[in-house]
Amino acid sequence: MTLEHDTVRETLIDATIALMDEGGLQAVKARALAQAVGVSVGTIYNLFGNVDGLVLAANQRIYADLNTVGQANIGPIEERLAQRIAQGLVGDTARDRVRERLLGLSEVYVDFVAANASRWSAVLTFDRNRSTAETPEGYVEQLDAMIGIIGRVLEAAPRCADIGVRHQTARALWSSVHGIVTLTYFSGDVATSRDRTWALIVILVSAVADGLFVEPA
Amino acid sequence: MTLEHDTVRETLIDATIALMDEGGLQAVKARALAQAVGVSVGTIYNLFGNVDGLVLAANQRIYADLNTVGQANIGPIEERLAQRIAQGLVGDTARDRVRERLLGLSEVYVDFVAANASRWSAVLTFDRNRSTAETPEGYVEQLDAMIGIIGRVLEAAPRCADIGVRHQTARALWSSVHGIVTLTYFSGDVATSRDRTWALIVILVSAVADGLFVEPA
DNA sequence: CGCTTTTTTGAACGGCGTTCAAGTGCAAAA
DNA sequence: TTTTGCACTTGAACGCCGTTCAAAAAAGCG
Repeated sequence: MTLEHDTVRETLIDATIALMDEGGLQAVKARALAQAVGVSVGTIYNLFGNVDGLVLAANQRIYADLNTVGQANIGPIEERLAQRIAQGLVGDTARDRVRERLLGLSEVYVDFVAANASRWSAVLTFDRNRSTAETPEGYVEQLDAMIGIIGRVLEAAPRCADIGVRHQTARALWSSVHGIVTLTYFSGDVATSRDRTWALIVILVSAVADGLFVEPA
Repeated sequence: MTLEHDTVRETLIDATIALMDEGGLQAVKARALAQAVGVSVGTIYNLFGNVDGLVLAANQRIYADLNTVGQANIGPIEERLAQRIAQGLVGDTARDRVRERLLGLSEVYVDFVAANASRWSAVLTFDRNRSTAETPEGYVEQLDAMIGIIGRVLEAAPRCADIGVRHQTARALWSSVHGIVTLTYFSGDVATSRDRTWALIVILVSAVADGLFVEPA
C-alpha cells in the first residue's frame, strides 16, 4: 500500500537520524538500518535507490528542521531587538538593527547546531561526497529559503540595494557562518565548542554588518 | 635503511596526492597505493599506521604547499597594493590598505584552490572524519602560520588592537573564506566556480575589512 | 479460486581496510 | 666463510561494507 509505503520511508529516515545521533555518519549502515526498522536491506534500495539516497533524505529533513526553527524565531528576534533598543543596550540606527538581526539569526543557527551536533556533523560530513544519488526535490529550496531570510534583513543595508549583490551577500554570510561552525564547533574541546564558535561569529557578523553601511572605496 | 625508509614514505605521499588528483579521496585505496609505489599493503601500515595516517600526511604536505605559496606572495601583494594606490585605483587610508591586503591574500588562496582543486577537495572532505589516526606533528602549526599572516595584516585595524581579538578575527576570516570556498567552489558548474567564489569573497572580505574600521556600537 | 503483477527478501558477490604468520635480507657473531 | 639473530617486508586471509537479483511472498484482478 501507498500508505504503508510512505510510513516505511519515514521510519527509515527516523532510523537514519537516530543512527547519526548515536555514532555519526559512519554508523549509518544498510544492515543496521534494516534491522532497526524491521525490513530487509533490499527495501532500502527499492525506496531510496541506495544508502546515500536515504542519507540525503535524512539530510533534507534536518535542513527542514533548521529552516522551521529559523522561521519560527524571526518574531522573537524582532522582540528581543526592540527590547535591547528600549533598554539602551544597542542603538536605533538601521546599522544597529541589521547587525542585531543578523546576530539573532546566527544565534538561532548556533543553538540549533549545539542542540543537534551529531546529526548536523553528519550532514556536513556527507554533503561533500554527493556521490551517485541525485538531490531530492525541495533540497535546494530549503537552502534558498534560509538565504532568503538573511537577504530580507540585508535590504536595509546601503551596499545591498542591488538585489543581485544582496543575494550574494546573504549567501556569503551564510557560507561564512557555516565555515566558522565547521572549523570551530567540530574541533577541540566539546565543552567550549559553543562559546568559541559564538565568539568568532559575533566578531565576523558584526564586522560585516557594520561594513555594509560603509560606503565602498 | 633509514634513507630508503624515508624515500618510500615520500613516494607513498606522492602517490596519495596523485590518486587524489585523479579520482579524489575515494580513489585513495591501500591496494592502489601499494601497486603504484611497488610495495605491499603491509608497508603502508608499517609506515603510517593505516591509510588515514597516510592521507593525513598527504594533507599536511598540501597545507604546507598552500603555506609556501602564501608566504611567497606577501611581497607581490605589497607591490600590487602600492601600484594600485599609485594608479588611484584604491585610496591610501589604513582601511584601504587592510582591505586590499586581505583581498590579495584571499586571491592567493582562491588561485591555489583553483590550481589544486581535486586535491584540495580531498583535504576538505577528509578533515571532517579525523577517524582514528592522530594528527601528525606540524599539522596545527601550518594552520597557525596562515592565520598569523592574516593577523599581521589586521594589526592596522582599530577593532583588532587587542591581540586576542585580532587572533580571533583572523581565524574567523580564514574560516569564512574557507566556508565560501567549500560551499561555492565545489558545487555547481566547474567552469564558473572560480568567478562565483571570488565574487562572494570580495563582498565578504571587503565588508569585514571596512567594518573593522567602524567603531563598535 | 487461479493467474498475473508488484513488492520484498536475504544469500551471495566484489571490494574495501586491516591483520599477522611466514618469508626475506642483512649485519653481527662465531 | 658460515651461522645466527632480528628488523622489516610480504600478501593471503578475515571481517565488514554497499549492492545485486533470483526466488519467494504479497497484492491485485476477473
